[in-house]
Amino acid sequence: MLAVERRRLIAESIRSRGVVSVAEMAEALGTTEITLRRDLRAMANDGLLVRTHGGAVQPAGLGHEPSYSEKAQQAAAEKAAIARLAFAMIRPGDSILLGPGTTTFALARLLVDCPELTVVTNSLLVAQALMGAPRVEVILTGGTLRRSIHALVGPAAEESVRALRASQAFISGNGFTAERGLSTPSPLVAATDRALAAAAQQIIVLADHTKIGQETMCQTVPSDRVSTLITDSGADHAQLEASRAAGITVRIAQVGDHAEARSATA
Amino acid sequence: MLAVERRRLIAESIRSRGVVSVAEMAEALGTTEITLRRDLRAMANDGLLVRTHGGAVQPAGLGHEPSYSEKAQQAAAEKAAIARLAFAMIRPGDSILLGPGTTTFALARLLVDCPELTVVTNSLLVAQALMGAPRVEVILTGGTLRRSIHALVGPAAEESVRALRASQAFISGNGFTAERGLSTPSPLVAATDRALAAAAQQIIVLADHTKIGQETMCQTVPSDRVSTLITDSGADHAQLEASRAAGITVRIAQVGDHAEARSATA
DNA sequence: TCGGTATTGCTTGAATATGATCGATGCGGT
DNA sequence: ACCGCATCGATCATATTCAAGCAATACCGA
Repeated sequence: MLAVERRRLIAESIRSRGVVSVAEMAEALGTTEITLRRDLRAMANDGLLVRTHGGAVQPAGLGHEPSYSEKAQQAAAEKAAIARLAFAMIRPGDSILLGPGTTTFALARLLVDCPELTVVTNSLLVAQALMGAPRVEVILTGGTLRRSIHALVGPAAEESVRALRASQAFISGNGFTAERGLSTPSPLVAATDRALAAAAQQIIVLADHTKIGQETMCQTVPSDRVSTLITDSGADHAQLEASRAAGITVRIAQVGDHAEARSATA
Repeated sequence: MLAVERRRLIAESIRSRGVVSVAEMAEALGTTEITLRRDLRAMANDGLLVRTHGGAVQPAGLGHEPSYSEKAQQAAAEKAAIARLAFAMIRPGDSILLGPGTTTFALARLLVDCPELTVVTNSLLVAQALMGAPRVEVILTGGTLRRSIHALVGPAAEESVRALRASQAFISGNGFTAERGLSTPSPLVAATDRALAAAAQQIIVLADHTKIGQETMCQTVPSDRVSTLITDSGADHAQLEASRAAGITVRIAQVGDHAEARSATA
């Protein structure tokens, strides 16, 4: 049994069933678990699968579409920690803007007990999260439904925020660098994000470490408009330093205090 | 059984049924309740579900409010039948308006397989239902979230439909009489319904028999603007005759024929 | 044949997951 | 309001899994 042969069978098995178990696979291939583990480690290194305890699963994005709820799992603990820091910046009586994204969604979930608050958003998920917050006034922008991010975009969305002013806008995106600021892959989404940003005095960017240093196609908010960047401790230090040098307040969320969050998604 | 496998099954179960029970799930997965509880706690931490005593439920954002869905079960079969009749009036390529309400929601669910359609709505439930309809373009009005009906109301909502024109508007309400037309208890909701009605050439009222003959505070659409009334066979005949006399096309939905009516709305 | 390299298997100590028990807390019924 | 019951959380004990280091074997070229 050659190594390549073994790995081909592993790949095949994982593609057809989604998961493989170390013990099961070792039995099937007539080899030991040690070898299997080594194979899995190598393949995980190549991005062909992701290790879990006792086996491995298909990497998100290969088998089936990375559904929104699955994507929400990535770095969930970090996002929750970031949301908690953002939450601390909000005062009762404020009017705030919330953009689309899983991190702003996490923030919205923290707002349910907040008294006297007005939230403007183009994210259906945020609106849903605040459905159970009777003391929070929720205003949705209009617009065309963009399914991939559960949000409203397009000219109608931009028009509907034009008449609004808010103290703070909490915005996320797909990438953030000190040079180019916040960016996102879609021009439509970017235009809407820009409109949200234009309606706020302060812009707070929520971006977990996986986004720091990434650049995507469309700039939404330039660095000099960003007031505060909230990220987590895994972020690239050079980028954070450069951001600070550009006059951005950088805040680092610590995951620690909420214990077992990681286990599910690591 | 790998941990990831288990959690995927839990997520799947909660997505399909809305709730899971600890004991039941432990039995089904062949594991103990302790482990299930740990899984649920971790998943709740990631926002994939919300813990309750004895189990867990879908997080706000994927399912629907229990209170609302309870109400939706009243006369569910009739509403589904009404929705089917309304569905038959829609042609591919149309642009239609859908107001809030459980009946229009039932109609929205029928539209998921409809090709080439543009739907304008102020109902979050309708938007949610059409999330899985990639060929339907969904435009939400803006506005303030009104939790009791899961819809957007207020001046912003009215403003955002002012620039739009649609061939048909499907509108529901709390009461309908031949004399006063459609009515609803809330002035805010009424104003928004009026705005929707004003943007359509044809107005189709969807009202199950419990609403026929009822009058509530605010008139939304006068009888002479109503083109078609779709109701079910339990409706008061005198009212229907008077409506016909007023020039309204009255259509009666028959419950029996479609076996799957119930399952669609459950 | 010999030496070198790669692959494989085993062992050990640590990390993780799972299961069991017990006291505490919540819920529902009367 | 009370009590009984199910559920929950915490702690400990056990089993599984993991990673790293070491030894053995197979393979390969000189």
